[in-house]
Amino acid sequence: MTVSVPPPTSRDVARLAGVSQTTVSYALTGKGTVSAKTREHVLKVAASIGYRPNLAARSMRTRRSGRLAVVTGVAIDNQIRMLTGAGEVASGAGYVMETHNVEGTAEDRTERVLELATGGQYEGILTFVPVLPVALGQGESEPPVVAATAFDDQMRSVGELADASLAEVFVSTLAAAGHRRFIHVGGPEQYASARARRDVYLASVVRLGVESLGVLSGEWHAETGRKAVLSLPEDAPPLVVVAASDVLALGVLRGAAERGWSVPGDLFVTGWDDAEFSSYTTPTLTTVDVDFREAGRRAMRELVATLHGEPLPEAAAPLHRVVWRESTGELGRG
Amino acid sequence: MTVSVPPPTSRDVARLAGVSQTTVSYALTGKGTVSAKTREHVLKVAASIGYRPNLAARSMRTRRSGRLAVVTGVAIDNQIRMLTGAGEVASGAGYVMETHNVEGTAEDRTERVLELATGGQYEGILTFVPVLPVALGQGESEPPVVAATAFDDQMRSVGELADASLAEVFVSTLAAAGHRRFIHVGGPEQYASARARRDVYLASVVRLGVESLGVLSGEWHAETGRKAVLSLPEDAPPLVVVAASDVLALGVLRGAAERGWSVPGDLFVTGWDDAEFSSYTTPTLTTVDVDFREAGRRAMRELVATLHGEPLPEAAAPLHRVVWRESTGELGRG
DNA sequence: CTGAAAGCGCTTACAG
DNA sequence: CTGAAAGCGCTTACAG
Repeated sequence: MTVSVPPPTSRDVARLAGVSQTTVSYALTGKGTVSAKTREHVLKVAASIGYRPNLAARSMRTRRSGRLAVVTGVAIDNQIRMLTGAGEVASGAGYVMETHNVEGTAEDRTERVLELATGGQYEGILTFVPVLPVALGQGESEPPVVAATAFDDQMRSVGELADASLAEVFVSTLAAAGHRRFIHVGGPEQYASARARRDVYLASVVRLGVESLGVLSGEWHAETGRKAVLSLPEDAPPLVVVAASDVLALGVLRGAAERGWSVPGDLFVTGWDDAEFSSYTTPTLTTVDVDFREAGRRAMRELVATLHGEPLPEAAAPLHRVVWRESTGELGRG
Repeated sequence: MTVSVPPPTSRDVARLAGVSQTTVSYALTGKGTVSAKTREHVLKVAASIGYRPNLAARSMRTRRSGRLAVVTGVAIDNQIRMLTGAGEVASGAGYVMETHNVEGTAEDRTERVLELATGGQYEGILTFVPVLPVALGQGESEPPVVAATAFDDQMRSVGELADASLAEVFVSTLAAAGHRRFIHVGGPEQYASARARRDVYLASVVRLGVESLGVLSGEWHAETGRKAVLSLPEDAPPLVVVAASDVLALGVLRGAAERGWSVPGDLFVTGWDDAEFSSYTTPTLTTVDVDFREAGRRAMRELVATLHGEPLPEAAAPLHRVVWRESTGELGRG
């Protein structure tokens, strides 16, 4: 083991430069008044010993750290996209954003957020995961904690991100094109997004008076979609399969291939998410693009607005958009 | 705007409890000696006003924060997997891990790492992106900065993760099964991983004396694979396509479908990465599984070992593994 | 068992 | 233009 030497402090710089700590601080921060000559000398000495200010000490004194924390859960693709958007806004506003991944119960997460809020190192906190009300400043807390709850206890999408109204567009457009038989392949019951897509599907088939073979649900895994198709009766086609995700839809395509059913033709398939692979499968997948990145931007804008004492920005464009591709045939395209 | 009230300090607790700040500290940290009665009283008062210690102040005094920083680039899937592995090891060792995403030049990144290292809030720093040597403690620095450079300037895999030796297994196994004509669909030249896979491919076809139609490279996008297939002469099949990634291979499958070529049969395809979709395309994709998560674990183990003054752990199992699937036909399976 | 005092590394009125 | 001193919120020898 080598001996570890403590990093130099502003006091060290002062001693070596033959000036006071005050002067060092003034020279370095550009505040106060220092003669050009003194400042230059101090800067040179500081550089020569590799001095760098201890940010924790500085922020303890100034109560400004320029750092914001984002709390989220296990890193999955959707959350990454939100983080990217949040990061854009944070650095645009001059802040450094740090990410904390938390796990455990609501109590664990709340504890962690409180720790961050009172730890004295962040100017604001944005949480993507739900926490108990005690962690949410009632507007008077310092620093502010903004909850942009995009994911629930189990990191499942909730809120606007779980909006499923576009499922109705799939059903009504395809019904208008003459399709008469539908089925839904859904995600796990516990997911707000899975329930919402299923509910909108069910309401739509009833409203439009088309036949529904029902709902087949399972894990968010391609195997669920594949198994669903394999379980269909031989005379099921022609059939529209409204899947709750692109991964599920991918499994549906696979199941269709295994049964020798053509898509489009025997089956017509829709997904959800606009995954990277969805524009290159054969056939390409009709889906819904969900703008998680924009959702992240909006959340961070809210935190920054709170910090600046500005009014909260209004949400603008919708986060969802239908993308028509080959898996639903020509109808609805263009 | 509501008035923001500063959070209570240990001094506030002391005043309210009618004891000294010292006693508050002892009661809260469990250090020192306090009578059970006093401690209970202090704890009650602290809880009643919602007191929480300022962690920045504490760590400034104790020089222990229990926090580790990981520096990485734009969050992409591979890095997420490494972060997951690193996080497992960090919390297993009792640390809180925070993530910093940095962008910009080597100088920018180095600056950021130095800031983190000297900022006084982390006990150790692990960087997945390359930084200038000045940021890497020469063993005597405090806190330690460990470089587990998994990605280069442009967030491209390097080092062990860019190992491509298994590309040889694809070529030799398929050659042994009677295949005589090959082609490589590669990623961008600037990527160490793309160059490595291409080089191993080229060396393998020469060594085995099979025909190679050459190398077609482009962006890491499915379109590159699709275009490559569309550009082939009509009499190219039967042909083995060794693609440098699953996304590229997906494009190859798409291109084959557009030309009416069967896979396997006319084309035999291999990918790289074992993407989520690769086991559900038609045909499923033969590929290489790369264990980014384990790479993250190893990197964090190195940092923790450094902190504890323990010898660095030896790397064990290889990070790469071939997965044979339908796209290469029956040969090589099982 | 308890408390007064010093100090972690900074910044910032306030004097000179 | 420069410096001595106080203080941000904690912890920890050291006395009592």
